[in-house]
Amino acid sequence: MSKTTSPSKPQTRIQKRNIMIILDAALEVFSTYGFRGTTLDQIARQAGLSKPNVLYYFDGKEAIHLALLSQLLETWLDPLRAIDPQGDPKTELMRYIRHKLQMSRDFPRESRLFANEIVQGAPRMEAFLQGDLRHLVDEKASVIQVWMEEGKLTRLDPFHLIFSIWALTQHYADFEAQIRLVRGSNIVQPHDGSEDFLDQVFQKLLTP
Amino acid sequence: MSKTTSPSKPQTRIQKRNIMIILDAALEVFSTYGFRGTTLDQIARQAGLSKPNVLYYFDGKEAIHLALLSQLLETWLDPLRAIDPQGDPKTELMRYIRHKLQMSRDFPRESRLFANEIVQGAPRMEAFLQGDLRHLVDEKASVIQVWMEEGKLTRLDPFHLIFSIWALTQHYADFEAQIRLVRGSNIVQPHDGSEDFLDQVFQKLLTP
DNA sequence: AACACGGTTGACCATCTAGTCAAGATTGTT
DNA sequence: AACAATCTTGACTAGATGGTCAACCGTGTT
Repeated sequence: MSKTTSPSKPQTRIQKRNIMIILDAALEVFSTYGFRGTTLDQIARQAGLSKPNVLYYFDGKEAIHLALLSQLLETWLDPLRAIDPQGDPKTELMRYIRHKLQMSRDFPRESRLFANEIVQGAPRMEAFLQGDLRHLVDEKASVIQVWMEEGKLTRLDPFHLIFSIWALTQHYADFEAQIRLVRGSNIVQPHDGSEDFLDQVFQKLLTP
Repeated sequence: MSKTTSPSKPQTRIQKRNIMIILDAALEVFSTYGFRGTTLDQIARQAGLSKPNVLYYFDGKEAIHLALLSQLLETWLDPLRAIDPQGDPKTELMRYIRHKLQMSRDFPRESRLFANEIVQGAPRMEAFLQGDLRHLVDEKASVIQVWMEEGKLTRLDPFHLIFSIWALTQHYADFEAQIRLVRGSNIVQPHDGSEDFLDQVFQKLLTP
């Protein structure tokens, strides 16, 4: 019987606290070492709990990872969903870009958890990617297509445009180590100047 | 004593063949499962050799990984190095972009091996990133800076420009699974249209 | 205080994994 | 053919890892 997915019983204070602690610790470790590279001992140590105690709250390593992913996938869709077909095209897209960049800055661990999964072939996210995400992308690509045909945006492949936004924003979180080491760690923060840069790039790119 | 790094002894035909087979198998597995997610048994199976036989040619898992990385890092620098300060700015950069995209298409496993390392904090590539790569990036960023000051390119932060090229080109290899699943696997190849798209993007972006 | 339930853990187990080794098979050289 | 060097492998070991369990501790309720 699953421990965390039964919605019947209410959670005690201790349960709420420890589940949060475990998920936070697991996010830290999974996002750094990937699923197979992470051990339960690492998670337990990071959480400041014993290993059996961690397993008291979750059915296993897989279950912790799954809990993190499903939690994440929810929030991942929101910015894209928020693109308003009635709004001003450039404003909507620039807002989306800024929103994604902000998530990359504020939740780099979540971004890397995602990246780890996808680089390794997304074995645990197939359903999400070809389900919810695919439908949403199709829908918003259509909206962008219409905007372009109305002459309000540069004509580009809307799918590649969306992918390019993902690539450019997530790069700052996922490849942070590279940026930090190439720039010299103590001088510049990886994100420094990224917002201005992306503003400039997409302003220029999207204006017909 | 290391087995593969002694440059004194010449390699036999069998050595050459098996070392190649092992490195190819290891690239396949490491790029899919990451360093810790890969087992020697997996590599051996993929190579069609027994595990002790694999260890006859390499000192261990770490040594195989290291051999792959150093082999890769060499070729990774070449396209960037090829940017000619004497050439036409836009031509040089567009050539670089096309070159990087082509590598992403022709060597996706190498790209993902790299990506896996960097997402996980680049623990085995620090020296390379803050050494050779950093110097080269600094050098080419200066070249780009000069081009911009001469009015031959749009004024942008040259470092962010280089990062954006990496992000956009490598995305097609590293996040191939995402693209494939979001687009519907059998309809479109992940790379379809990427060259035209990036051509359009950077033509527009770089033209002052 | 006493009870029940939730929470915690040391000790343990089965399995996996990197790496070893000695013995045997293959190949190249004379 | 005979010998040496190279190559190959089944069987093994030590340690890591996911997960279990029975016993113990803490907290809130009556």
